[in-house]
Amino acid sequence: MSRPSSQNPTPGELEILKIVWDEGASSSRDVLDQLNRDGKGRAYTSVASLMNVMVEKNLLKRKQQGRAFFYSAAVARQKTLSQILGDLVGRAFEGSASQLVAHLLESGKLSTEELDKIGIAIKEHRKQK
Amino acid sequence: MSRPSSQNPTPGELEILKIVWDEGASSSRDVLDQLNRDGKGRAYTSVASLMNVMVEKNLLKRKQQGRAFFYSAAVARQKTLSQILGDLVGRAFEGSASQLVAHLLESGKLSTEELDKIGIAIKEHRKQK
DNA sequence: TGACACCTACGGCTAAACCCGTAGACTAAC
DNA sequence: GTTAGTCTACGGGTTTAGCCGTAGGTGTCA
Repeated sequence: MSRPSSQNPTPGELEILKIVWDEGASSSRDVLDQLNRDGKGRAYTSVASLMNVMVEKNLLKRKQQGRAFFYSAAVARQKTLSQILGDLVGRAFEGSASQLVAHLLESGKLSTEELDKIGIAIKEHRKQK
Repeated sequence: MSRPSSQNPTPGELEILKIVWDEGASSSRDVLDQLNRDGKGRAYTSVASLMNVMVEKNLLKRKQQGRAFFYSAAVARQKTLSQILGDLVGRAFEGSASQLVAHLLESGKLSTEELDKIGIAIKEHRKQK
């Protein structure tokens, strides 16, 4: 038997999604430039072919615009991220989000600023309930 | 060029790690039984060979005990989980743990009980500082 | 009209992640 | 002793992820 395909975007796909979420509709050239600005040295065709795979997977939509295709996200940022998160919670933390947060706290890698922000986020969320 | 190997345990590897973390030193038979108890229907040799790969990757250690090998974890649970978490924070949340928590809250999938637990965990953590 | 740049389509390549089966050795039980 | 069971070692098979190159079309500019 073979490996089943993952529901979630792969790391490489997520990188591209983040760019089109931030920048809106982009050509593969745009995405390549953005990636290379971040220090990765990919070839044009690598990015273009990955993006076409993503169209087939319904992660991106594309429209011809002049000579080139312009790609935009076919999945919402919020939904995608919480899907990834949910997957991790299920796989690694027995489905318990509080366990995940506890690990985050105990990892000792959080700045006090980050801790404050987390506290505020929770307080805000409580209010809305 | 090829895909670089991931630093973190794969989903399949994590499943096995969780078992040996919980159960301590186990034979591949033990692990198989545990997996199948959870509803997966793997073959003995699938598990055994995956576990041997994990020894090569230094995720597990093994000792002969009678006729069979007994495997135990070569990596700490806490460390591994926060590594996985850190990877996700970096890849998906711009390195901001508070952003991750915010997404968790907004996903709307948390029970009030979970929310309470998170609040308590944070309060506890604050005290220790 | 060339020279050049850019785009897409297509296919190839490596390695990882899984999944297993078979062979051979050994043990325990009848 | 023979049979049945269990274990390891080894290798094979499939799919996915990720990386590219080449071919061929088209536009631009001197």
